[in-house]
Amino acid sequence: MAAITAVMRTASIYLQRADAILKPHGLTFARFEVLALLGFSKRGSLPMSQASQLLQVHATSLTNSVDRLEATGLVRRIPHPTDGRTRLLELTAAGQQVLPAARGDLNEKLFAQSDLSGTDATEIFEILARFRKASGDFL
Amino acid sequence: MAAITAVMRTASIYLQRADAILKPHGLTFARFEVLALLGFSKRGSLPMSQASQLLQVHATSLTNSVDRLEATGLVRRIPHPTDGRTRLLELTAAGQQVLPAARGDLNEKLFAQSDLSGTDATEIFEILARFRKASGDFL
DNA sequence: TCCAAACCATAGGATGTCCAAGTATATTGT
DNA sequence: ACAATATACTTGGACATCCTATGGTTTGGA
Repeated sequence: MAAITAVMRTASIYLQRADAILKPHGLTFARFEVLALLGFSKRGSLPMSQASQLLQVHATSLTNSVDRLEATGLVRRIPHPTDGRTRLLELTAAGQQVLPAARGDLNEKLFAQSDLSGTDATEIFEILARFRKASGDFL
Repeated sequence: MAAITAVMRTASIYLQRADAILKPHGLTFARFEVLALLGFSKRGSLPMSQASQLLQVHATSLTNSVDRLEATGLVRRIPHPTDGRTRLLELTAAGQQVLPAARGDLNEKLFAQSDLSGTDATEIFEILARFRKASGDFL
């Protein structure tokens, strides 16, 4: 139980730090994750449904994030060529510019001040990866 | 970075499970934490400010939780005997009844299905405790 | 003494997350 | 081909969290 509480508090601390670091870039962590995901995808575009699965959030949460990203001009919704239900997400030029800057800042500041030794980070990751797998994360 | 993501996802999974378990009791995890804290305190009452520090949430978040707990009759706000600024939180009879049931259910179901071995849980707790201490958690 | 600074709690606004419903489009089975 | 089912996304509502600002209350220094 103490372990569970510790995980929750730690997540909350990291989220606050990440949001603070990303604020100057006009981003929150949730929105950064969307941008980063689009940056990874080779074709540069992803259906909403696929993005929400990869990010492990509900479609409604993604709709919310994308609304804001679209309002600030970092992402664009385009129709799917063959499936009328699906919208594809795509980085705009502005999005392609903001992403590397935000990512660099986050890597440098959050990772650097993470107060976790390399072995601790590895340990944490491995234990939690086992847990997440057992819980059906990663699909 | 992967470790940080893992912590966040894990926290999210646990939070969802906890909320689901507590829902039949008319509680969320945030509100349960308030109840549990009041249950721990020997005198049975705590100032809002102290409770928010112990729970590591902003005073405004606690105000929100307490509003809902008060609306459902589980907690009561009473004036501080000597300091006019302070409100004391106190469990109602209903609150004293709900708390052990909710706690038992949570311990049984969340802890049992935690998919974490005892040694893993200990490991996680220790590593994250170091991190939290370095980050100024625990005050 | 008395006013300024500190402190407590709350209100209002922004964000993110979930669930339940609703709308539109595809797919499937008869 | 058509109706039933499934899928994709959005909308509306409930919660939680943060930040900034505000109204009371206390305290401490001039």
